[in-house]
Amino acid sequence: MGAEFCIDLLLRCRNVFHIRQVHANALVNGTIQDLVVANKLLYTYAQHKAISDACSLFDGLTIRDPKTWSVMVGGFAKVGDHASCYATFREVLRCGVTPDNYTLPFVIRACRDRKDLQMGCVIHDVVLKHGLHLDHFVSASLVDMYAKCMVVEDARRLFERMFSKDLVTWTVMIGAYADCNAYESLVLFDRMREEGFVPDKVAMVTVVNACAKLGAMHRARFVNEYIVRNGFSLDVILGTAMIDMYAKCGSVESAREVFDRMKEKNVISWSAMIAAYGYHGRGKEAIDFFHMMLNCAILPNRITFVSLLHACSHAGLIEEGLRFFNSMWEEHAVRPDVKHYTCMVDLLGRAGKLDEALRLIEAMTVEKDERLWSAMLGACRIHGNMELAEKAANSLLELQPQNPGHYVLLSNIYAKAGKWETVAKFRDMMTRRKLKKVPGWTWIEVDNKTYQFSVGDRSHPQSKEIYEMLMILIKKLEMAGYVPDIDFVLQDVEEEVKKEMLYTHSEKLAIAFGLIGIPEGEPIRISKNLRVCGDCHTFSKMVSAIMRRSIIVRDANRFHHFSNGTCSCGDYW
DNA sequence: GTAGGGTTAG
Repeated sequence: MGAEFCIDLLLRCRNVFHIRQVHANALVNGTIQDLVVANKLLYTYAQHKAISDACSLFDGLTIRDPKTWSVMVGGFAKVGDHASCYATFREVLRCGVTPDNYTLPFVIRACRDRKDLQMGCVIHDVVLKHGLHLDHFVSASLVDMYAKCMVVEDARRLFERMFSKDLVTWTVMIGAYADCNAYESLVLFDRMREEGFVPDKVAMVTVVNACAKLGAMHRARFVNEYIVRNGFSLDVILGTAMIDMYAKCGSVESAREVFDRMKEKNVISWSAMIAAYGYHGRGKEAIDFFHMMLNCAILPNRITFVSLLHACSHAGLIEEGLRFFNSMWEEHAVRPDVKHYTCMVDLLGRAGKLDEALRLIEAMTVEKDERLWSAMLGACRIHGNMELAEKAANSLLELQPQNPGHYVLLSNIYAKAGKWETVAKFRDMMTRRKLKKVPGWTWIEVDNKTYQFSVGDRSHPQSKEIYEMLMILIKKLEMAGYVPDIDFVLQDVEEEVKKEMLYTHSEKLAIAFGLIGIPEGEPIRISKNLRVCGDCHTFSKMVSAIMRRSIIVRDANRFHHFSNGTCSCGDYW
């Protein structure tokens, strides 16, 4: 068997068994001595994720060239064995082999998958040292790595410096902004098309995802039209992304339409739809959907259960939630992890069953994280249980002493209880630890335009009218006998605390924006960024009562529909 | 032989 014939056979291998046969023949007739053959064998093993076969072949090789090394580095990255990927790359450097433009993207991909920015920067130095930053694939991988490590501006700088951008790099950059800022990803999508790039399906999925993250319904409809007009078929990934987009933009009906149109559906599509009902407080429908899914012989996974439990929690379906939680391991072989416990703490906590929630936390054997304690703290806040709030808060600060958000939340809880000395203590602690809360920001869609703003913002051309309207609104609220919590809090606090508390005004601003240009009968739609400090719920309820307008608030992926002072989403606060 | 896509907990 000659080398050429051997390579031809490898090209036609359909499984690991076939590759092993070719490998055995190559050993018998000595073709394995040909490095081209050995490399091709290694590569084929790696393609089939047969990394242990690749390893034993690699270990037995007496000669290796740069390609041999790159295939191994890539093979480890492909199967997610990042430690071996790093180790092999270090070996490359140690042996004095010059890393090439094939090897580097693999190592950079490993850094990306581990979100290992530190290692990513080290590799970037290696890239520069060897002058490989001009290589298209290397630089595209670096952009992606920086983006996924959440240092988007670094990714952007690199992206802007690239000589030739292609569809892939544009897509990476659009996706990068989808995770952090907001409208920039859609701006980039427009710019990409202006520069003559025709988006493919992967690019469209990325844009759909960006609309979902932004909750931008106007853009969502546009993107949907674009997809239809350009004849993109609704495969399982694009379809699922669109379900999620419509759900997060506030229309569970449109999400369901997409779901019904999809020919192929898998556990991810079903879970996305269950989550969609959950955000919207439609717990019963989420449960019905879960049963439909089981009837279609689709096996639920961890995420399905997170979505389902969240749906129960959000709709106050306590019995059902407990039943699903208890059945997940016994009936569906899905072991509860910290996320499922967090849902349960939220479910029990909101219902006032704080002791039960605490017992659950104490009994759990999986590692506790800050979001679990945040759920507990949130429940304590609703029910005014200071004793348990302190316990939750201490665990929270122990886990994340550097997170300014926790200090702010805590001082707000103490402020509400009138414990000003403790408020001051936490403020001092923040100052001493040099922690500063990043101001929150909010956005809103009015008449198909999007406005983004933060506290004290005067960038809007109608800013003067908005502030006037805001004052009228506050006066109306006062006259109607409503005193927003924040104003009560502001009475006796120090200047610095007052400043922090004023973040909540962004919510008032959102409402003021909403009052301009929305036709009668149309709901006022507010998307609220997760990081905005404060609670928009009380305020929205009051405004909807006074203005006799319905309001939809999106708050951390939950939707709250208010009408005449009542929150109809089923959530109870 | 190298790069980009979907679901989840406060």
